[in-house]
Amino acid sequence: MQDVATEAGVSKATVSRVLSGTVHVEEPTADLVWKAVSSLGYQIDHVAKSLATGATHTVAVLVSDLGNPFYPDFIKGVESAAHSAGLSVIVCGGAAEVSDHASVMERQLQMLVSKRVDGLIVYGMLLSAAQVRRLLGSQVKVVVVGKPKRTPRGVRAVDIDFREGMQQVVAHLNSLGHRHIASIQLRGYDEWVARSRHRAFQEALAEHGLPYRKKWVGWVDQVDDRAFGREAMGRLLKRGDEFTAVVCHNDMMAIGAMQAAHDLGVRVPEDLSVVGIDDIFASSAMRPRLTTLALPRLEIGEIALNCLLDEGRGGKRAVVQAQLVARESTGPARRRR
Amino acid sequence: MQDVATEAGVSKATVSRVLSGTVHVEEPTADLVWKAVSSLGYQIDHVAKSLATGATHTVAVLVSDLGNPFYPDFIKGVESAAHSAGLSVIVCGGAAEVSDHASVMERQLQMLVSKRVDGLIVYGMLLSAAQVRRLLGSQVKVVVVGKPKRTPRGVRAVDIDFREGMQQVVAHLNSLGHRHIASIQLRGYDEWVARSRHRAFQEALAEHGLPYRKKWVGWVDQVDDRAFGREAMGRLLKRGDEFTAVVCHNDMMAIGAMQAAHDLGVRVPEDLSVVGIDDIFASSAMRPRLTTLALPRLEIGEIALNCLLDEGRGGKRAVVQAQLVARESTGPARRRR
DNA sequence: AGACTGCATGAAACCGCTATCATCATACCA
DNA sequence: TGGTATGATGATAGCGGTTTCATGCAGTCT
Repeated sequence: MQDVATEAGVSKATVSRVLSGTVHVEEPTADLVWKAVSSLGYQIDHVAKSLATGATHTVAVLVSDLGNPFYPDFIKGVESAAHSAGLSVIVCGGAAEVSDHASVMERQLQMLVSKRVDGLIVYGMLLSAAQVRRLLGSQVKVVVVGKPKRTPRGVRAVDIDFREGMQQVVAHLNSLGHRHIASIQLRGYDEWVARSRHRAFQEALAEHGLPYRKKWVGWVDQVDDRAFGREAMGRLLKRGDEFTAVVCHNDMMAIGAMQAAHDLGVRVPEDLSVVGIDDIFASSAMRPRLTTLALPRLEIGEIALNCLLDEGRGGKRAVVQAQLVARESTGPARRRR
Repeated sequence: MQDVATEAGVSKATVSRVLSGTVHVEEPTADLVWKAVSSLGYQIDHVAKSLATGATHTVAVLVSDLGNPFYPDFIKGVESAAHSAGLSVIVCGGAAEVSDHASVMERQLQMLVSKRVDGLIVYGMLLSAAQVRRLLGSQVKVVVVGKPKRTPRGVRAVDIDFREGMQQVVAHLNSLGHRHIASIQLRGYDEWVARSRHRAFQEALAEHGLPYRKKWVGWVDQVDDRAFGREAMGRLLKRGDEFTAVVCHNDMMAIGAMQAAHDLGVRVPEDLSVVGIDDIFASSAMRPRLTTLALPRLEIGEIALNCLLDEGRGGKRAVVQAQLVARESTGPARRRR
């Protein structure tokens, strides 16, 4: 920068002012600077700039597993919004398959804080309350996506309206004659995400006057790998209870469930209707095409980033709607066995 | 850091030495420092550290489109290797759908260089030769993945052995009686990636004494969206040429191709065998399950990152093998129409 | 015992930029 | 015309680390 200043015959400070555009600089002077910049091929050093200003123009996004196609789409949304705002995105794919993911998460978090990221977007509640508090103390802005209830003060949030969405799902199933609806639910790990879907499902059943039975829920411990959905569905099916439809925590689980059905000679949708959540791309590619509660994945990412950009002390909150996409995996109910 | 130094009764320099572990510090002194660090909850500031040392412990990975499930898996591999090495990963999803992606790419590159990333992993040749040269001049290490032939001096590369892989594909098809094999190829955009697959296909055909006909190739301009594959296949099918199998640039295209076949009442695999490349997760979830040339996606990412880590002036090169996975989308050849 | 070597530590310069404050010229006012 | 407000620019002190160089102490050799 000193070189540029010398070349242009001005001071380093003026060069800085021209480049950052924070303070007005006289036209002819600025021109001189720009010429010097381009003739020397100068590029500003963002590391130094960050040290001086405290802003890194970098945000991090934390997700549980890049292997679930939902997240890449979400990240894509974050990224495109970030790039238009001139930010870079650090991706942390979590450590879903690692045994002590808590400590891995903690290490990553420390790294991000000490790298001074401007903001953090977390899908689900991968962080403990204490971690969130620490972050807020270190002036890292935090956006949580998909968290059901109240977030700690100062945290921004993007909610997904599963209540409304599940209404659509259950209404759809109900109109097809399904009265006994099973589900595949997540437990442990990322409980907040799990519960919001689970509760919305229960409420939707209740509002339609349909029964919720504990023996009709198949539990999975891991949500981003369809093998778990397959197992859970297999157990449910073998127990032989008389449900005619199943709604799954997400599409990965639903795909696993359809595999299990196939394995056991249960036809979809003739014998069993299956619905998922997310509308990942595979859902419309498979046969039968999966009926699912579609989430605007890219949009959620964009909204999350814009939440981060919003000035103010945080506490902002946006809500996005889900939309049922009825395809071939759901059909008229029929008594099984 | 000054606080820690005061608390421990030593100088800032000593604290730095203890924390970075570069120089030996006497046991008792070091203990004092560690105690002070933990009692004050001190965390080092990586921005300042980077300014001083020149290393950011951050790498960037450039891909054309996060919407193609191949890339997230690849990135996941990069990431897991990066995290074990204590690095962060900045993801740039490219701008496949943007009209002037060249200028977008250029801007992103400038940003990355001026953020002083330690290294850059590029899938395919998204960069121009000039850009690569500039990067090498700015001491950013570069790894290119999937590039066929010679890379500029100093660039590290991970190659995928498509020649061997395509041999497997064509041998498989040949053994099923297919003699007339069409293909869906990519043109423009990322030409190097396109050509390596295209050429390997041609060579494999030649070695089996099978004909390569220009009218049997369906061209696509965009490779990460199955709609393109669907269109290309549609054109090929409507032209009614007598091929009995088609090998596609990647699985996304193959999935599109299968849709086109379905639309036109062409049965897979009875009337037409379809094979893809990549083995993305959807390929094994759909019906019929897609026969494909599987790439070790995570492994490729890990290898790419380790290439970056290798000391030396670059020019390293690793080769990974592809493996045919025969599933249901290929079957015995049968004369069509 | 005195000179020399080696090693742990402290002091200060420096990485490249921003931001504060001082300076100076110009414009405006009475 | 002198005094003051205004606005552009220059000089310089940080931002929070690392690293060079200087210092002083302990140990070794003759």
